[in-house]
Amino acid sequence: MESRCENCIVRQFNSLRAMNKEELKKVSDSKVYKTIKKGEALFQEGEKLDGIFCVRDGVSKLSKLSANGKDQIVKLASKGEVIGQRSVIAEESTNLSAVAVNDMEVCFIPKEIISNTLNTNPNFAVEVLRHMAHDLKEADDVIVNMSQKTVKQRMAEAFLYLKNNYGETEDGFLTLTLSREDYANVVGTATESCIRIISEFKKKGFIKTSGKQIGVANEKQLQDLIDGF
Amino acid sequence: MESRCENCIVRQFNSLRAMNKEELKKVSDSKVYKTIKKGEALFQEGEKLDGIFCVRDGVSKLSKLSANGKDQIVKLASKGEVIGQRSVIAEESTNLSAVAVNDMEVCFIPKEIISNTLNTNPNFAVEVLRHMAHDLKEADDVIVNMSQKTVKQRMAEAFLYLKNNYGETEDGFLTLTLSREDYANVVGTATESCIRIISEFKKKGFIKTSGKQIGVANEKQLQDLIDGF
DNA sequence: CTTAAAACATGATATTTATCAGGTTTTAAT
DNA sequence: ATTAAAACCTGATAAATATCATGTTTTAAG
Repeated sequence: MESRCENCIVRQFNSLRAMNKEELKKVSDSKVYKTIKKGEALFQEGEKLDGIFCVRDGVSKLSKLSANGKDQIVKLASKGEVIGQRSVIAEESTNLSAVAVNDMEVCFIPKEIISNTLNTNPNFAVEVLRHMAHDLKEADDVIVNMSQKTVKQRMAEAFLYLKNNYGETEDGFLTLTLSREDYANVVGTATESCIRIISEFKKKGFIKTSGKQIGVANEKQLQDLIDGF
Repeated sequence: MESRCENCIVRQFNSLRAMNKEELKKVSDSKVYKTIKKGEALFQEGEKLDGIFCVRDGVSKLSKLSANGKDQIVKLASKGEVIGQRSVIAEESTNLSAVAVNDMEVCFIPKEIISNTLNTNPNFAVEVLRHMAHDLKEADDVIVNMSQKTVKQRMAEAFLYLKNNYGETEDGFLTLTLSREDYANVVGTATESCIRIISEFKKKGFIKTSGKQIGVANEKQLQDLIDGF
């Protein structure tokens, strides 16, 4: 485990790279390294956060509970991403829960350092702003997908998204394994409907499965389905 | 028409209030006042923006065209709000179109002033960041609503949202009048379904209508419907 | 004032999706 | 190794929603 933020490779992917040496040293001195087991929560919807989490390894699902008791997964955050900055910046309690999809390693960074740096280092503020702008665009896209695409199309998108963003194993299965329920919560459908579509896609040869594992078997046909053919 | 930004009341509601006198003077000297007629576009999805728009009067719908040819309205922006900052900050072309819902007055502010100020005035950057964080939270809420609530619930929410954010006339109709098609594009449904629900709500006494105009007749019953009773 | 276009409206029907109910398989703890 | 719980799966059915067809009303242009 590399313990100095200054040398941490993960940082290259997120807004912390806009910090200067001095600022990074402060972060490094006050950060807390944590491991989180699969299924455990980094935080729950409604909590006040005392800082942000920088993901070193593993994946977290960010979700919001709806009135009918279902969880909607709004985003998956993985290596190099920062979780909780929206809430810290707006000085509000979080609107989302963060739960580990697999075992995680994260660094907790106290919010004082973040807000101090925001207020004094414009480069950092602009860098964070860029990331937030990107997240906002992605959220807009999700809104449009949710309202205009069918469940089958959203399932197909989910498989391609996971393939492109998390890769596949040498035997062609998606590296990131989600439960059927998680898939349902990502695309916003009932677990049974999700399972049915997985069965259908498998029968049609779009995907292959082996227990929990799912692999993309025919990317073009999945893409055609997304495009409405 | 008040022509100096320093005195513009609209500014009090958006991130421009974090600018100092000197910065505001620059904005004031380079801004361009524009009127946009109902139905005209401020910009189209995919365009590169040379600046941002500060809304002085009127309302704009921000929407994204989906593959099947339908428009999804992602947000309504009105007096005091700033449009286009996401795109300018990320230095990307816009992901949304902005079309006037009614006659508008806006000030166009060139992007150079915005980015210069972002890079030199941390107060301004943090203020913009706060607004963006707020927008992101709202977008998350929309995602959850889209996937977990029924069309009827979303329609009911739309009426209450318009009442709370734009008010009503003395005879109890919503101040902001949207076409049935716009309502459909806000809640993400077919125009026919939208019209049917309006008829049903009217029959049940939840709302009243008079031509295009719609008024909330029974707020509690609408809220009960949203809450799942 | 006339008239074409757009917006509004409603019925009939098809499609999509959720729900309920009942299974089997897998996982993890004793 | 046994067993309870969780995850997975499928059928039957109901509910929600979209689509198509068609007619009426409103709006805006000439």
